[in-house]
Amino acid sequence: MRAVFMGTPEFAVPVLKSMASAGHEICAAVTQPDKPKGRGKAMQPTPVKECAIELGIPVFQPTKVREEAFVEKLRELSPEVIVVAAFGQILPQEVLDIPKYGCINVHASLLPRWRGAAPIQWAVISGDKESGVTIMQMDAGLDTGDMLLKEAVSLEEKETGGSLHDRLSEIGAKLLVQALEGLEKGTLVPEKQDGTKSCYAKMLTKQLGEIDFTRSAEKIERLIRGLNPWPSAYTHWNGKTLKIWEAKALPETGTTGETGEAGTITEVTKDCFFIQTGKGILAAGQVQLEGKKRMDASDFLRGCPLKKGEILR
RNA sequence: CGCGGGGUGGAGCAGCCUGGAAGCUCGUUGGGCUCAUAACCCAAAGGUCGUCGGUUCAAAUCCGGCCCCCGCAA
Repeated sequence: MRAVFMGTPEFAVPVLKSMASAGHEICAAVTQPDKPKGRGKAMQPTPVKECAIELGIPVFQPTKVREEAFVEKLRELSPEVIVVAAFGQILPQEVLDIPKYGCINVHASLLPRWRGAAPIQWAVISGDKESGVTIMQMDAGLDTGDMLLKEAVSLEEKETGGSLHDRLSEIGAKLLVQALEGLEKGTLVPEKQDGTKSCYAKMLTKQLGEIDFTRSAEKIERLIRGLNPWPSAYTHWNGKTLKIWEAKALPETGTTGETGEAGTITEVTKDCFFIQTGKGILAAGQVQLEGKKRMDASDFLRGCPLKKGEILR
């Protein structure tokens, strides 16, 4: 099928690849403009751009897709379908109307749950038992279109935002190809979303990773897993940022008052340290001090004089 | 030229400012103690101090270039 692909981050790359290898004619890849990134300030292409170039697909990077000049460009390409996967821009009705089959979106949640920008991480942070991918027919709302295909996965005990991202990305790639096939054959049955069951996944910010130790160890652990690898959860020690990449909640252990205020180091062993939370103890796994590499708590403790009774905040 | 931290035996760090025989915690190997041990005791192996060059009687330490890693910001 003649298609235009729209996507930006790593999540969208497998989708683009599987479309290409399924034999669809991808006449253009639309992605966000390059931005200065990293330590230098060097311009950085989006993952989708890099992939598209490898595949020999023309790349477009409009600042705003709704600009008339770009909309016109899309019309000229006359795609039969536009596939959108984590693109990062809202498509106006006039764009949705261009392709014969409309625009279909690969969304990393079981809609209507977790509409919005960061569905994967919020599923982990919230302790959802399952998540998945939904392919939907886009309409003017934010992730409100009719659902065409869906596949659920259950979350692992140690699931992270990163691990779920990778799994859902692959599933999305597979489902999308099925969806395109279904569109052509007309075998898909659109299903309306039950708006009363919806919720929104706010965009992730760095600040979200600031750990509040007065919350329960369980919730903190989920936050840590959900925000791994980005933007990561952190606290502070000795005036420096201390990222916590892995930690395990020990919910059966003490509550505040028994061993000290939230954030207190309750115990330091040879290869682990334990932190008091509002409910339960949190056992440190992988950590990373500002300027250093990430390392296991055991390695961290070998060179760092972290002591029982100190407080992380 | 965005700001900043760092590259020292296998791991994590100290030492650098105030040049002068490489240290700490742990790991590894051998031995000992013990009913036993991931605990304790004794011993050993293992390092071009990122790299190239400069200053000096002497450089991990001072000066300059380069490579690599990381935090912030974007």
